Amino acid sequence: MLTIFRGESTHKMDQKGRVSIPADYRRIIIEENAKVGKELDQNTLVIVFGDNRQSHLECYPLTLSREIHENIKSKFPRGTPKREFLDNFFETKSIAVQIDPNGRMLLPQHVRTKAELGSNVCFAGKGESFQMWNPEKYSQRQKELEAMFRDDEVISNPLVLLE
Amino acid sequence: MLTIFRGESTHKMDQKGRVSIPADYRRIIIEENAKVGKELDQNTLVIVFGDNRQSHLECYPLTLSREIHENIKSKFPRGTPKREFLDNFFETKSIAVQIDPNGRMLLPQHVRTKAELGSNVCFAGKGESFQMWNPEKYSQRQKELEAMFRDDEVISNPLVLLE
DNA sequence: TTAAATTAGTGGTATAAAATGGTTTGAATT
DNA sequence: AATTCAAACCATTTTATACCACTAATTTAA
Repeated sequence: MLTIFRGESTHKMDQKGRVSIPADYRRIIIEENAKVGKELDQNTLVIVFGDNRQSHLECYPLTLSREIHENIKSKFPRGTPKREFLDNFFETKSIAVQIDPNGRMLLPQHVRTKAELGSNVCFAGKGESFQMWNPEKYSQRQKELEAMFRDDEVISNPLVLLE
Repeated sequence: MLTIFRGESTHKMDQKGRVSIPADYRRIIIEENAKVGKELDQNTLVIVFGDNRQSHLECYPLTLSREIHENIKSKFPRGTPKREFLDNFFETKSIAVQIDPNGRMLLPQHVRTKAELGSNVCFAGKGESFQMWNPEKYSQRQKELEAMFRDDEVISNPLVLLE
């Protein structure tokens, strides 16, 4: 079974902010949440919209959000600025949403505005998480990456990594 | 037993995007996936379609995709541009597909478009991976290679490599 | 060495699931 | 009471999956 978020696709978002979650992403979310038992809602994912430097949405299953919080708690004592920053980033600047019976999620207006999402949303699988982008912003970022690593060795031979 | 992808062949692709996987490639994929046990689907292969510089598809068993991810994770820290580039290349710009009961795979439309695949697809074995090409693009690339290494010593005596 | 059996490659159809649009209901808010 | 927003429900189109069938090539067995 596929356990990592992979691939890229574009989905429609309607005026109410409903977007279909790619079917394979949906399965991963539910599967991951199911691993820790039934005490949490298996249909929940967390969306980090972040601060001004971030123009996309970072999304992951509820389980991963728990792991992140455990890490923050154990590594950064309460009261330190770093702890405040992290709590702010991962808790304040995020929301939890449900997968509805049609496989969609509902994005609140302020999140749509923050990520500049209109009638089309780009999904990009990133392994443990996936991202949602405004299509223009997305292709812009792709171009940047392409330019930065124009002559990277993996382009001509992807498996060079294995050496 | 043959454990490396070898040889070249051409197969038909129908309007739905179904292509037969060469039988010997099929066997290698299943065999490789079986090595790591049953926790992953033995019929799965990963296809990297890459960015604009790449016109073919790079394909390998799921096991190899895992090795690649382990390498990326251990060598390139999260948050670095290089890491983003690699995650983007191997996870975002790839898909996982299944071998169906007839030995075929189904290529989604966007991947077919990206690789400019029509009714014929060229397969080329590359050892640990194999590639899928638009036939014209393939022979074009072959000519380029031929021109670049027109007088290479291995042409007159392949086994010179062993010295 | 020929006939039978199997496997490979290909095409079609039927079914199921995914994506998406619309309407209605219900709860909370003003 | 009217308005807003979320939730539930329903319907349609598209796409993916499952199933079945045929032909050609190859292998196996008589």
